[in-house]
Amino acid sequence: MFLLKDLPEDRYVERFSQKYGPIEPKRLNLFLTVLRSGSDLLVELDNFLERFGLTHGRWITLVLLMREPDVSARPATLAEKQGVRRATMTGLTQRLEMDGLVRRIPDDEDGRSVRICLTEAGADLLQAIMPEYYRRVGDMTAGIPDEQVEAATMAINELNGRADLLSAP
Amino acid sequence: MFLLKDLPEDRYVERFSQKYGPIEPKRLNLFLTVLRSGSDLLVELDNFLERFGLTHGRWITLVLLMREPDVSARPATLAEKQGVRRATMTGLTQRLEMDGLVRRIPDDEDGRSVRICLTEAGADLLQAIMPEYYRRVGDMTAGIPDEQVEAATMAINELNGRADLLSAP
DNA sequence: TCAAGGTAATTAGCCAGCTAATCAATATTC
DNA sequence: GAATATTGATTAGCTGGCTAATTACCTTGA
Repeated sequence: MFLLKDLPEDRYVERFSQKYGPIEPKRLNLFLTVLRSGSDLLVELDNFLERFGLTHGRWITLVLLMREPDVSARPATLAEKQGVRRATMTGLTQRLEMDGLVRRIPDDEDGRSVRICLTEAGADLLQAIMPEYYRRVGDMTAGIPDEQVEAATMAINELNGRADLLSAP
Repeated sequence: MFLLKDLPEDRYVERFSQKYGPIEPKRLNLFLTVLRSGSDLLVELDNFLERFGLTHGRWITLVLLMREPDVSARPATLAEKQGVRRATMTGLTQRLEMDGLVRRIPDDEDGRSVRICLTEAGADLLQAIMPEYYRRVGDMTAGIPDEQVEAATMAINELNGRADLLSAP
């Protein structure tokens, strides 16, 4: 969760810029805008999913399973795709199983592993969520002009592609 | 933290779209891109700040104090500006005080309250961080064309302005 | 062939948000 | 001016990520 309601005013950045070197307020502002909006939207997404008894982490796990041809996968694969640790996936799938949304069955190809299968109930829940989700995202994005959609996606991807520069040695 | 490495492929969204109604993959993609990049950038920001013994929450508190004319503020104000609960701010300022970066002195205008003051050490730490931070954000954003910076900021703000539609009743 | 190292899942415990409940001080209203 | 409501900070306990360590199983190469 990001944490800054009021982004710095340009004149504030200008002052710093004079002290420390050239920084364009508009670019700093874009960076902060992505941080804050990402955080805000995530909170809203969680609020939306809460009605269905899910968090976005639990939801994405179900979505990933749904994308599989046989609606099942191994924890390590899911963790990789979802961008969480395997330890985290252990907890996620355990709780999803308790809620009857997935089933965990021993993997006969690899004795260390397990197959996570989407249950009927899990699939039904997704069927209930997805149309509503798409509709809402559609509504949210409806006011953005087409060119801006393209430009914004490109800009953010460019930014994200260099994200490692932020913490590079 | 958002959690989805691979955004859905357009053809996948198309399939859903046919089932459930019109959803433009490019717009869904923008939404997901903001979520994911916000999350990724936040992780990188935390990695960067870790070297200085800070998290982004601790850092923003210091920044907010620095912005005040008298480099001090009350916890409730800081919490408000930072977008966290007051209970969270209690913990943040307590730990910042332990590290000698702020001082908490009783407020003589309001007996319930406290003034959080940036210490010399806190100010020094910020002075060490900010130039580096601006430089890195500058580098990260350098490759984005000017028009895209503008367009992206507008688009994201438009999206964020409607964020409440996601969880509206 | 079997010892050594690698990989899968798990457990235990950390962290920094959160909410709910509490206590103290201030403001408001009758 | 006493009763009530509000506001500020705090505490306790929840959550869902995380890392590190453990256990079980697989794979490889001398």
